[in-house]
Amino acid sequence: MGSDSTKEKIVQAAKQIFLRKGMDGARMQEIADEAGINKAMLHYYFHSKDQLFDEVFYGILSQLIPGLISIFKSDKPFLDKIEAFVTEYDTYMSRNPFLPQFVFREINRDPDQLSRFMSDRGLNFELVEGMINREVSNGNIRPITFPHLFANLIGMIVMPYIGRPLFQRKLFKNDPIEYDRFLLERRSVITQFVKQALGA
Amino acid sequence: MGSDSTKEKIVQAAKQIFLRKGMDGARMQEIADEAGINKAMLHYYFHSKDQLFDEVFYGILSQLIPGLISIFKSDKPFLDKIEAFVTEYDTYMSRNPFLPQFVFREINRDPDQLSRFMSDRGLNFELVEGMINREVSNGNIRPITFPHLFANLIGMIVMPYIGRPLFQRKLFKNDPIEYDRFLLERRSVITQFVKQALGA
DNA sequence: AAATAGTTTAACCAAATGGTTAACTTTGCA
DNA sequence: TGCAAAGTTAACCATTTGGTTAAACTATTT
Repeated sequence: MGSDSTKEKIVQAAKQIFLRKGMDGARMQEIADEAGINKAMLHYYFHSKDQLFDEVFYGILSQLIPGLISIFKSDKPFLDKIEAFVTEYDTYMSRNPFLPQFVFREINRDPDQLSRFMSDRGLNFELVEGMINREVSNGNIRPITFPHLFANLIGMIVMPYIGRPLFQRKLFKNDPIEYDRFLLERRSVITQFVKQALGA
Repeated sequence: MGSDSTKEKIVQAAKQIFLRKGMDGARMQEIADEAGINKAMLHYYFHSKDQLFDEVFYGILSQLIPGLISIFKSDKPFLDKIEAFVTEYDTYMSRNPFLPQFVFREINRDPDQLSRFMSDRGLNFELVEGMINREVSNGNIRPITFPHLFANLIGMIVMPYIGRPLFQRKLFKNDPIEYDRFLLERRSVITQFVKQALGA
């Protein structure tokens, strides 16, 4: 049975195409071509485009989110956790450069489904939120609420990936090597930036 | 001649739909419905979907970008410029909440065109870049390159808009009023965050 | 008022798209 | 070996989509 292999080929191909074009922009034929199979096979293994998409999308999230949350469950000092978070997230992005744009696009397309997915898996932020509030009341970091710190962090990490096509052209003379160097630099730049902002 | 009014109705309707759904997700019929006119009128005033899209997209950018750059041409102290930039940008976003997601989606769809558009209009960052380098060499702010500071700023400003559907649900119990309050807070939070990070 | 140019509409079209069908091939196993 | 199930394919289908057309309507000009 080539079944397992074919199904896997489909998932991989769908990942490529969906990541680059999003749900709306992707074509089933394109996915089939990328996988090197007949289009009917897509519907043999997955009922519909929607189901295939969900499989891919939530497969990616299931892989990404738990790793990020687990960082905050370690017993490192708080600022080291931030450093680990930045590095881990950024490493993942560098291997999946289209992911942020993809995730945010779909966040806006069907937010309820995503929200439900996270709730179902017990993925919430209360643990991290409490941790930050404690750091603030202990006077270890300057006052800031969790949503603000979270938005700041994610924003800084994600922006150079989402904006890459423009940033690379306008700020790095469209030199991809220079831009990759820039991306790598950001791990320490962001960490330093946050540490200083939090007065640590 | 209802011409001018009809054309304007089309542009406004197209703006709404394109902002929410992007180029791929938008339907010409939907735009016609939103404008309350016959679909053929879209092609009467604009040759194609692509041309209509470009008109809308670059109309928005033409309005947004110059205002942002002019802030840095004023003679305020540098950190006040940052504050003004954050406030101005954020005010614009609050009036056009779908804009960031939209812009970044299209940045990825056709980067060359956007890059050319900016070049044609002389919209480049050299002025601001020089300004920041000068601040650093004068020792007024901690060392940081322009691309890093730019990515940090834009990321922090834009993130809560791009991620709103999820953030509001997961961090604010899906209460839109609380989220709007959060968005407003961010202007000062970001400004403070940056000032402290830059050691000012 | 007649001719003309600009505006609007309903009906239509070809291409693309997600999805189905029925026949054919391969595989696992009694 | 033979047969049932799984896997695969080409051809097909209904709907959607961007776009066109020709006729009708409206305003302007003379």
